[in-house]
Amino acid sequence: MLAAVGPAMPRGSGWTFEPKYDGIRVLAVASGRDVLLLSRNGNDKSAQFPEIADAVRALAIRRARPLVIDGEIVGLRQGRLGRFQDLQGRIHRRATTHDGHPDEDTTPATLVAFDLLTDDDVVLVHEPWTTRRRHLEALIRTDEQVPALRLGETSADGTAMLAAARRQQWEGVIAKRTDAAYEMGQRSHAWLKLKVEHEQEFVVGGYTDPRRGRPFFGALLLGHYVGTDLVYAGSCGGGFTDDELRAVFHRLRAIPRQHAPFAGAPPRTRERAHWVTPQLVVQVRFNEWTADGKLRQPIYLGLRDDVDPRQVHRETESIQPTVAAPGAPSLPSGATGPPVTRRAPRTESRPAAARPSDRGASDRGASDRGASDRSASNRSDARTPRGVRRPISPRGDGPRLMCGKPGRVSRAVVSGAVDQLDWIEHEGGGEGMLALGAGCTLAVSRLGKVFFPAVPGGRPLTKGDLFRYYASIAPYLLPTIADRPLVLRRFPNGITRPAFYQQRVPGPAPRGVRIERVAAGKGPESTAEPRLIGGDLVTLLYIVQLGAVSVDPWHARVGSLDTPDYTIIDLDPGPRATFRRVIDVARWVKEELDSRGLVAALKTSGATGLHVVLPLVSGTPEDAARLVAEIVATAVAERHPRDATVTRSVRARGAATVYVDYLQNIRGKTVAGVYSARARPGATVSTPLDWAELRDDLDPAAFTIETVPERVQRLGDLWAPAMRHRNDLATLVDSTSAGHGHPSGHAHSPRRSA
DNA sequence: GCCGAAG
DNA sequence: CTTCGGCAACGCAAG
DNA sequence: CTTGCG
Repeated sequence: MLAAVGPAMPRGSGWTFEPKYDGIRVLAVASGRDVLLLSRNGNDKSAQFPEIADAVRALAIRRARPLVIDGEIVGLRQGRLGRFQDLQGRIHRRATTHDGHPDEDTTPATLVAFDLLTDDDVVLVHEPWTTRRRHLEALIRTDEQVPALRLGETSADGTAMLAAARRQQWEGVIAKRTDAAYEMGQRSHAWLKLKVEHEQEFVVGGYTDPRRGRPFFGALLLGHYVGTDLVYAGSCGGGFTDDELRAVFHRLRAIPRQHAPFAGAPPRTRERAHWVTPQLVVQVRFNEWTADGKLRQPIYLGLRDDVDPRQVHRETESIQPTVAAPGAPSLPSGATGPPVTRRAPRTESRPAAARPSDRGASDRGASDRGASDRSASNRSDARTPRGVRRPISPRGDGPRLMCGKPGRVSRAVVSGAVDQLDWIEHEGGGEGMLALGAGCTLAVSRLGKVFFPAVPGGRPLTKGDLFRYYASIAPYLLPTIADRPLVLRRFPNGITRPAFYQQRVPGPAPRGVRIERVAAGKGPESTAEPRLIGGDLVTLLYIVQLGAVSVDPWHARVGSLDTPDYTIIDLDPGPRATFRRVIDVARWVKEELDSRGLVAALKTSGATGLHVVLPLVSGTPEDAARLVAEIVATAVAERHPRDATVTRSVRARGAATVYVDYLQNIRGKTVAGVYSARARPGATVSTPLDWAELRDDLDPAAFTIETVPERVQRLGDLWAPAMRHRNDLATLVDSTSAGHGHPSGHAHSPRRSA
């Protein structure tokens, strides 16, 4: 269970507050004489902290029961809880001494226990915090405390605790809902991080070259004045938008300098450094000063053209963005000067320095994660079935209203729906109730709204036009999305207006719309979110009513969510690449597939590219699906480096190359499905093609919601037959490792982590 | 850990 | 929504 | 030397 970033001190009762310990988060698992101290990545730290393992073992033996304790390993300084820096020396060390116990040089450490997941055979995970805490306090009695294991502090007074955090330089405070269950391996809003943050101005003394894929520069080299010396304070590369990188770079390029402006030896950087005359001042938010005077977790906030660089000193009491305590409005940290110049955030116009604490809170909580956040439990759950599902009935516990079999729809219903939509749009004021047979109805509205502005030689297309397209193509589309969770990208006001993604089902859905709880990631059942499941006409038309333009199905179906039944190679041309080049790359992909005995179906993406889809035999693991796409994509890119690339970052790809994207085969990512309309001018459609249609004059823009129904009438459904031949990857993976070898080898390299 | 880019 | 990748920092270990 | 970890 991980804490979300809290925008402010939560109000009302039902919360308890604990210090945010600055150490290593572990789950201590003790059973019999066996003890594991599992870090977030699932690594056992008991070799590094034997005294803690011993203390946990002793406790489990004394109480004669298995235990799972959640806590933080914290370094001790003069008997008081220290900082992460105090632990750094022993995080990785195999054994601290010959007898397996820490010697005098190693900093002592303790496990601060703050939660109890299981107590003997009682599973406490689903109990409220209050109950878990009661068990924990009974387990770790204060009169029996040992140095290596102690009970975490908790208090009902959040304001006082935050004040203490500020005084004692903790990282912050964690607020926990007392009625909330423990959510294994998940970031949860039942736990909120209230951080003590610092910010101040710094002088820019240089910058580093960017690494791959990054525009303009990597990081700013920062300093502050001590007397006449400019003292290096570390660098800062986070917090820039691309626009800000460009703007700052242009300022820096104008003031180059031969030698480092910093006092003493020039700072050593990983990438090459460029020096500038120290006159540019920036505002930076950061977590803390490290022992050697560098910034920890620095974030760029903006330029401070109003500040004289000579006046920039290290502030002993950096003005901190305080969280809003009840009755105490947040302190404007820009009080020392005018606001920093920075682009207006998306939502509202407000200078970053004026209200820094809200940055990254309200709209960024969900993105607060990293590889190191993947908890031990996440890892260990990776092999367990994760698609636990439970049908939800819209009301009561009665059987779900079925509007036909999934993937099927009758001709009569389709033509009836098209006629009704036509009438509602043109005679009924754009709003009305669709009857879809078998007693199923669906309210639709705003059918006259223009969703697609007119393209040359065409007319504007309305929401009603989109509705009618989907109704008429439903007999071919529905089988391809049957039983698949759908990701929505909603354009409530047409494709020229802002859109947003939605995975969880929005609010109460109309009767007949299929919703099931599907685990978002790898977590246990408790993490399952209600999602829309494709297959019937009501659900399809409902997502159109919500403003979805495309239909984006998962690659796996409920019931077998771990095993996708196809894998996709997405050919995506750069801004200056012609479609002709996409066609060439598609041909090379076809050659590559042929040479490996693989069979694939072809469709336009509906946008500017092509999709090559490989059907897979049932039971193909996710990893294998992704790997085969990667192997083929990498092989093509290596054979035709001037035309094709597998570089993910948009900026690092040549503008005239075709991106061979194998990374769409990931949970949570989707690709517009076959027969899906796209949010593109002219309402283009992802259209199945025969490989023989891959001619030089192929024009993907010709396939639109106006033309595709007629094409399908004429040629029939090309997709179902093309998807019938399924590839068995077991044979391919064998031949790859034995024969050709992996093109680059990096497919097996571990992923980067934080 | 932080953030922005991207689908 | 979700994932990816670039950025910080630092001492240590593994390849 | 680079890379991964926390």
